[in-house]
Amino acid sequence: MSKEKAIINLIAVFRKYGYEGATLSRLGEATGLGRSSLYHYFPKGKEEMAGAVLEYVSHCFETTILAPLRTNEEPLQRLKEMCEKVNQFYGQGQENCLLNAISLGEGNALFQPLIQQAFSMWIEEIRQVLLIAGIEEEEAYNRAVEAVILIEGSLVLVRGLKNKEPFEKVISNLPDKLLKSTF
Amino acid sequence: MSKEKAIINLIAVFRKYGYEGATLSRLGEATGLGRSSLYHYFPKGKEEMAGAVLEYVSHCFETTILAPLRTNEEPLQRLKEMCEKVNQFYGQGQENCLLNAISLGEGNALFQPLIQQAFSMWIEEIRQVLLIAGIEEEEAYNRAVEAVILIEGSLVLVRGLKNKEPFEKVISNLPDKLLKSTF
DNA sequence: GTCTATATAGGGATAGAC
DNA sequence: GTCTATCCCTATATAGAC
Repeated sequence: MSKEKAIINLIAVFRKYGYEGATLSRLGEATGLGRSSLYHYFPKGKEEMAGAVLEYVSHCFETTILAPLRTNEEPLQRLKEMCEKVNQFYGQGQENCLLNAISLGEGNALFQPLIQQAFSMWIEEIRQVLLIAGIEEEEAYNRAVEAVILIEGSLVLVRGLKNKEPFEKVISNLPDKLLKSTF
Repeated sequence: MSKEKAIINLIAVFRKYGYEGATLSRLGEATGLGRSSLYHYFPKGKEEMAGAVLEYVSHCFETTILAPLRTNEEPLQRLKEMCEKVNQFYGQGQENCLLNAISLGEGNALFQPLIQQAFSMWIEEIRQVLLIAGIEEEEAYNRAVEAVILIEGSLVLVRGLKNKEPFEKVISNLPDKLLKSTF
């Protein structure tokens, strides 16, 4: 098994259990690897695994969710494309956000800079599209922040309510909502 | 120390670390109690502690955040009151949401019904106020859900960005936003 | 790369003295 | 109610054989 495949399998564990709940047993089970193999790929152990997972997810995010925001399409089209990718990325709302999960407890102290960067980039890329759409500076920033808030919040609620509806609604309304006229 | 005081001290640990990260060491440290004392109050151990914490927080929620929604004030006034209490409850955005933290990993399987009930009640109470304000059935529900989404999402973002602003903005805009005319 | 074995620490939990 | 002592298990991590 390649390191990349291992990382992909690790993601699900950190997403579901957070940093402290992601035990080596669970990580081994998810990858099908024994401890020795895990330590072969990640000599510094669990912390390195979490770091690799965060880095990998940030990269995925960049190339699948943020990339559509930088095309030459119309702003509305770009946002729709992003939402479709977000929908896939979070399994139609059924998968937790890794950044939320890993920013609890110890994980926060260890990875806050990476988490902050990921959120900041996401906000910034949305903001750029809104500026292109002719939305005024401050309003564009506020709306970009709200977009991320809505996605994160709806994922929390989906988990709490055991009901995908909040996420589905957020995703389907988001593009129009972000671009609607101020008046 | 009374059991209630113990519970209050336990809350912070589950909030910050989630269920799996809340070790007996941390729980003991936060309360100033040794293991024996913790087991004296909570014979079934950690699971009972988490359950007691959830129950206590739900009760607090009920009496401090939801109660203002059932007064005889104007709807706008009730929502403003709720937001003020929410602001206190989450330490101006600096404290995680217990429901979010505890619904990760094992905690989800153990406490999902309690978590679901807490979110449902919150949504329902906001919905009732919006109905009184003359907002139409479906729209009232959607807005109530969005209110909770915005609060939860902004708390996630505050933690990720190390910046209270998203929460502060959500709280200050929420009452007007919930009541604004559909046209 | 993966296995077995092992080291050390900390986890949750219990018993009995006071 | 709190303390000390102790139980067993799991956690993370390492070493060396293959």
